[in-house]
Amino acid sequence: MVTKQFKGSPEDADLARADSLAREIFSDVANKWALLIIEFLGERTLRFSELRNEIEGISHKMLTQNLRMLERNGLVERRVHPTVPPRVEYTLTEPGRALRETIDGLCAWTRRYLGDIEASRLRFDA
Amino acid sequence: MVTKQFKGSPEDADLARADSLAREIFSDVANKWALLIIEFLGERTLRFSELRNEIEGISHKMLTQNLRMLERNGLVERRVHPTVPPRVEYTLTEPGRALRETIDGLCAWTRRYLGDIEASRLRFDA
DNA sequence: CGGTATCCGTGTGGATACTG
DNA sequence: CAGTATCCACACGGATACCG
Repeated sequence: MVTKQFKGSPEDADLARADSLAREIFSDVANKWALLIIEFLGERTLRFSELRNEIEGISHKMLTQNLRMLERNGLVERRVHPTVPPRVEYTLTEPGRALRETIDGLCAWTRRYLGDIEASRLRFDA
Repeated sequence: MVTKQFKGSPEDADLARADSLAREIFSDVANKWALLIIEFLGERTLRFSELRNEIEGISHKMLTQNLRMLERNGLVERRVHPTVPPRVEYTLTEPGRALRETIDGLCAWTRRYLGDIEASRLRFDA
């Protein structure tokens, strides 16, 4: 487990550090918008406005904010073309593409169990 | 893609419904606490208080709230033993265990790219 | 012990407006 | 077009208290 806890023993200090970092990354990545951005980018390169249009319901603010975060973590690459009007393109990096594969798994899971989940909800709500 | 958008054409109505449901499930599941609960449950059966102790930093409220949500979606099973004091145990269902496998992928990804991400952050913050 | 309800601060995210 | 800043509502989540 990434998120295992390490008690105070000195030799585990760096492991504890790695763990808290892992938690941080986990929190960054395990959020709706970040996952959707990565999923939509896929193998393509998209402009800011294209992402904005494709990801239904995302606000200007959330898009920039999450893109910045993903860039900081090295999951997307941001390329600025110095033209007027400006043109900014986003592409997944290698780590980003690797992450995308696990997200694909999540999407496949959702499709696979869609019916079961809907049924379970109806049962529960009664 | 789960989250593909369907324009108004009538024959796509049910696909659009399935898609909006998929989004909903995606939002439920793509959140820090839900993912951590599922990961910690693993193959084990745990009591409420055990989960509370193992998942560092989760509040009583968040735990119940997320467990209720996961139960509603049929991802965990809740068993109540009518004793005093009460004993409530949680176990992953089959869909829950399937989901856990994709989350394992996410954890593995985090471990794999921990160093790269840390390096990227340092570069970015300068 | 586990669950629910209430209170309440704050962080998140939308809308808007302005810059390069 | 893309990004930043400001304002502000409201939903989220923590603390606390009480019930079965």
